[in-house]
Amino acid sequence: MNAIVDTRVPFEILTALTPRPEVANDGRPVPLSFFHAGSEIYAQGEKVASHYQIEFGAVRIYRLLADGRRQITAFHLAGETFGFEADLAHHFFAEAIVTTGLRTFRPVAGLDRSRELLPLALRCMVRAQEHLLVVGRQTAIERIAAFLVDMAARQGDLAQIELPMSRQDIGDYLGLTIETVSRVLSRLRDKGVLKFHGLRLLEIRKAETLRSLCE
Amino acid sequence: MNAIVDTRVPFEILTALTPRPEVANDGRPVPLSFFHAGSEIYAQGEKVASHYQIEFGAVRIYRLLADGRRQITAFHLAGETFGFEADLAHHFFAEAIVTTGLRTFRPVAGLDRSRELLPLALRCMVRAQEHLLVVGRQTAIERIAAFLVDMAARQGDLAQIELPMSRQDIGDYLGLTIETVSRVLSRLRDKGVLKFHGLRLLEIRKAETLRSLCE
DNA sequence: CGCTCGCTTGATATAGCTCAAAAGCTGTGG
DNA sequence: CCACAGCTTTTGAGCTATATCAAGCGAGCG
Repeated sequence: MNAIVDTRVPFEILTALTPRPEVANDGRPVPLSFFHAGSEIYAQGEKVASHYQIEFGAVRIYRLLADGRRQITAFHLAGETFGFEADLAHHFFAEAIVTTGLRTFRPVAGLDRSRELLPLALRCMVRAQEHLLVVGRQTAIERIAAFLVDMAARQGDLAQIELPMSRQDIGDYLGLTIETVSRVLSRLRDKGVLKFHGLRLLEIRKAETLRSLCE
Repeated sequence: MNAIVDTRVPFEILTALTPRPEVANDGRPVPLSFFHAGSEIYAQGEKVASHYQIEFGAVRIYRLLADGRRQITAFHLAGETFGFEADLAHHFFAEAIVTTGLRTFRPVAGLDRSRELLPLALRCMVRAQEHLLVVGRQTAIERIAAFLVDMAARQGDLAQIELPMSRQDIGDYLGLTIETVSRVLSRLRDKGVLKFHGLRLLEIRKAETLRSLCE
């Protein structure tokens, strides 16, 4: 884990973005650390020390095959918790997608967090298993639609949504190539379902059409 | 949930197959129920009442799309625990694959099982996320190899393994059609990697080859 | 202004799907 | 014990969605 204070983000902005509690249940202060876009939070095989809550930014969780094929198993956005995925050692990599601030919850000897963690773990498990249906049984356009509907829901179901991740990330999340992702997005734009305001900001103009594509 | 005492299996056999404890931690007896092949254990949307431990038999957990496409998210074998996947309502269906006996653990008011369930939930979550890599990024032959290696490992890494599920089930687990599953298995047989002793019993003759296919 | 890097678009290839038919199993009844 | 029906599985032939390969394009940066 290599936290870095991101010098590109002014300190006033970082501190302004800190609405969540700064102490854990046991009264200890929870350290906040910053990560550059692309920097590693933890690696596969690392011994688990902590779990993390995202203060701002976005994180990708992924696995690799020997030849470099990558599967992103989850994206996590501001307010979400991740990193409790293992018994002793992580099975996945976690990286910041954009400049990200994390609160790190270290395990405290003698304090059992099972009760708070179980619902998070269950949510996460259900999410992964639902995603399995998307990747295993849906077409390219259905996968993209499901992804956009999910991202919109997690951003309060506003018409404008932000996609902090690259096309490659989206492809690796949905089990598609970058070209297919791009073609499907263009097709949805041409049909008037989406409108792009730059690459990472998009407007959903026909939410109903999109939703109907997920079945 | 519609448990049925399977009249095809003599009672002496059923009772002989009961090595696991018959009382829960809180001292209550844990009821054992039997399910026919194909019968439903719980359905999507049902309110969660219990979790289950498999005494003998096998179970499939799955989701459906509106048009009938199915994704099996997990198979569970004898000795394994399942059914704790939800907050209030199940997100999936569970069915017996073959005649199956289950111990049902009902929640006991005032007794918090988080501590025992958390590791199970985490294992299950990691399993689902690892399966995502298989389905999202591996070829048909790699998926089948990964599946067989996993089944072998769960059956004590013996050369002989049993596949209680149909080809259709395997396809729906791996995101493949039944024809592709069949063709790949035939190809592995022709290469001398596998040998079939009937449809559901197979011998792994070149475990190393199989393992190398998973990368 | 011109490079770079991520994205888009186009042309072609192919893994796996679909449709079709044959071949095994399993159970039933004569 | 055999024959037949209703399955599941295997095999074959052709098709298609998506991958791959190959240019262009455009926004951000030095």
